Amino acid sequence: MPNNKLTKSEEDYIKTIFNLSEFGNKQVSTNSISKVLKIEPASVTDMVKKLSLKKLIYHKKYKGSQISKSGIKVALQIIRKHRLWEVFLHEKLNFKWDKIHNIAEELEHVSSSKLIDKLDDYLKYPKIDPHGDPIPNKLGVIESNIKISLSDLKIFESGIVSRIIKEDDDFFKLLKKLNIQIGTKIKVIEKLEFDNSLEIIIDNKKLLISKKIASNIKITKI
Amino acid sequence: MPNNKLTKSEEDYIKTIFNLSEFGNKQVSTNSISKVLKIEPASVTDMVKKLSLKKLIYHKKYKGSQISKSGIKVALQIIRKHRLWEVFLHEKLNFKWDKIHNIAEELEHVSSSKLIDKLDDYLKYPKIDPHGDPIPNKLGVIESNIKISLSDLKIFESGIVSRIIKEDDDFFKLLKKLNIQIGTKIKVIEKLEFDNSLEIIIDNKKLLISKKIASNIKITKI
DNA sequence: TATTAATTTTAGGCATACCTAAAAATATAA
DNA sequence: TTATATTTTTAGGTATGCCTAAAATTAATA
Repeated sequence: MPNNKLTKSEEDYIKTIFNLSEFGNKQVSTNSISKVLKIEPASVTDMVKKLSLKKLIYHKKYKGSQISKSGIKVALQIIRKHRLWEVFLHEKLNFKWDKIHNIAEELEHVSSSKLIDKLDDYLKYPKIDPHGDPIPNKLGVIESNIKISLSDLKIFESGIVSRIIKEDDDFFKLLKKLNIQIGTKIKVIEKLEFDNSLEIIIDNKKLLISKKIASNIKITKI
Repeated sequence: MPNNKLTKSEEDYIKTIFNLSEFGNKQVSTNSISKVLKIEPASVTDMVKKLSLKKLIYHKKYKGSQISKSGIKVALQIIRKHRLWEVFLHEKLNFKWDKIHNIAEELEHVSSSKLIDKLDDYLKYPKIDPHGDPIPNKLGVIESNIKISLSDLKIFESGIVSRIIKEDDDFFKLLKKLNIQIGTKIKVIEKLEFDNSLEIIIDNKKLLISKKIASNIKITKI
């Protein structure tokens, strides 16, 4: 159990390792952390050792890192903060949904847990953030909901966009151009053998999107 | 004009130097900064040199520091953030007024100025924070004749009596006996825990007045 | 399987922002 | 006005969190 307050850097690493680990199940490579955080692998090794000493992750030389129980607990609290602030920015301050991520990156490191609980109450305990991501509650519990990747949808099936996986400004812009956002209804009408692209219908208009784009969009089947 | 984003530490120093300088007029000693920030004088000297290079303050060896025009500008923006967050914490999240300061100390360092302008709008452009301190606007301008209740004045702050709320002969008589009238200068030197009475100074004479009396007197902070 | 490529770690450095101890400058008091 | 006290600065050191370059290990390929 982590007694000491973590630094902003440590929190960023824990969040990243958690996100890459698929709920703590996968080993995470030093290189993958390096790429996400845009920090050189050598520096990642340093930090990974430090987090290992604090028992937030397990790390074996050359074998990657695995997040621990207490690491997951920490990560979920950071994610909770991030997503609650996103709700606040979007709903109360009227920020567009594609502008909130970077500001929330800063706000998530404000330490007071009393603050975040009061914010949660003020926002009436939202279950998902403006990107459709679920918000862990005070205890770190995430309410499960059935979402699948758009790329896993079969031909002639439809769904509602419920979550954008890749949190990246460029990707957000691309989606905006394609008129895809949380809540958008999408129907798949063709899956191309050649490169696994999907032909989809949005607002009665046909368009083609790559497998990569589709796999970064989670939908709720309808 | 400061191009580069300042660190949290730099911001803390600038804010402190501004607060100690009485609106930029006074030289600020290294020791006084040291005491406020609880950082050793030697370390203060280091930082003061750095801020001097950035033209946020003027510093002459052994002679103290004076905040510059651009330093004042920076300080006012930090103070604006701090006080707007205090309003938010108090009014929206229902924090007690004595719990908000420490949280606002963290929030004031969140960089986005777009965020603070939207927050300002959301809070309907408040003029004072929950402690009665004036909030600089977007341009750093503090509205000078903000009237607050004498009971909201903080210890060691001063004001000029500008309005008597209770229009009642007995109350007027009482004020006359206390030598309080429109234009009287009052300084608060103590706030009693026990019954919220105020010890004040008028014409170099100390006297004690009840919370009820104080809350019926509006003053202009000086 | 041997060689090459990629990943990861070690080693040594750097900037920030702090520290202590001692020297320098200034202020105070006898 | 000299001695003492206080303030401020300099000099050298530390932890954090990053860096580059090179070495160690693991993975891929010929």
